[in-house]
Amino acid sequence: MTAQRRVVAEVLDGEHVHLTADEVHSRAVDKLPEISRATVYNTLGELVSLGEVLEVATDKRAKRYDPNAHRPHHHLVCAQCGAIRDVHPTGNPLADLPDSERFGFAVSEVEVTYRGTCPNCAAA
Amino acid sequence: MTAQRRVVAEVLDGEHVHLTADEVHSRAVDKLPEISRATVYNTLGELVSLGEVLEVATDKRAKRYDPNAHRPHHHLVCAQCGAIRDVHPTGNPLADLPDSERFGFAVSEVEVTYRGTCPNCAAA
DNA sequence: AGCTTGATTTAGACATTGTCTACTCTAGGG
DNA sequence: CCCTAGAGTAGACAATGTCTAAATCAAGCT
Ligand SMILES: [Mn+2]
Ligand SMILES: [Mn+2]
Ligand SMILES: [Zn+2]
Ligand SMILES: [Zn+2]
Repeated sequence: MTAQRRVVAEVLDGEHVHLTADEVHSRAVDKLPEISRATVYNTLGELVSLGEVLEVATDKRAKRYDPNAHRPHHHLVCAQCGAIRDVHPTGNPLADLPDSERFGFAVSEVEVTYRGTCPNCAAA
Repeated sequence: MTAQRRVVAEVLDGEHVHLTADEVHSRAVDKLPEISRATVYNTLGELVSLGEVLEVATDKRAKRYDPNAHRPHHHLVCAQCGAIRDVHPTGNPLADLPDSERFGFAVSEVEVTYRGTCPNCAAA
């Protein structure tokens, strides 16, 4: 555990955290000015390999890094401002995919992304 | 309707078509060698604005362009080879998101991505 | 403490994907 | 036939991500 890894872990701590690599880097620099972009990317990659952090693709640009890897969940995204909340829908979407719609695939995972407008953006 | 736009439309014709912009460009060049990357991006952007084509983010790299914009559907993706099929699950995932999990958002849309292994990759 | 060694970090080159701008080309109206 | 507006083009630029070579560091050994 080096200072660099500790700082990345600190930046990723919390609820509803879904930062891009550059956002992680920028916040890490605030705490440890000499940390490099490459180290942030390397550390994020290691955390993903270890299963401690998830990559999510809720926007169509940069990957986002999600420390909430141990409680399965889905995402609710504001189409205006990009705010992201973790959500726990009821029901199992896997059960909603009939065999006739599986094309012979062995299906193991589902990602659900809800989109809408957050209260802030609705007020504005 | 110019030759360039016709070629982009031809490339995007068919079922289960989910090409990246560069794949569209590369196939367009086979039919019309002088077509430029910028024109492909411009045309794809226009088709998306018109609602004729959807952008999907099934992989975490490039956006994919989906001409099946008129029949709502979701996607089944092979984690090995990236093959993508259109699927039509039963049930309405919107109904599975209770009010207590909406955080005051006005939710209007859901994307569901199933992941697994396609028959080809399972055989290999 | 000083040395050795392997792992970690760093800077920056490079790659991929996407956007933008200035210029050229072309089709169609006068 | 000209003029013009829209369309297309080449290439610069931007954003995101990957890779490599060199510097640095930490840990064990003497
Ligand atoms: Mn999350
Ligand atoms: Mn599709
Ligand atoms: Zn918002
Ligand atoms: Zn496959």
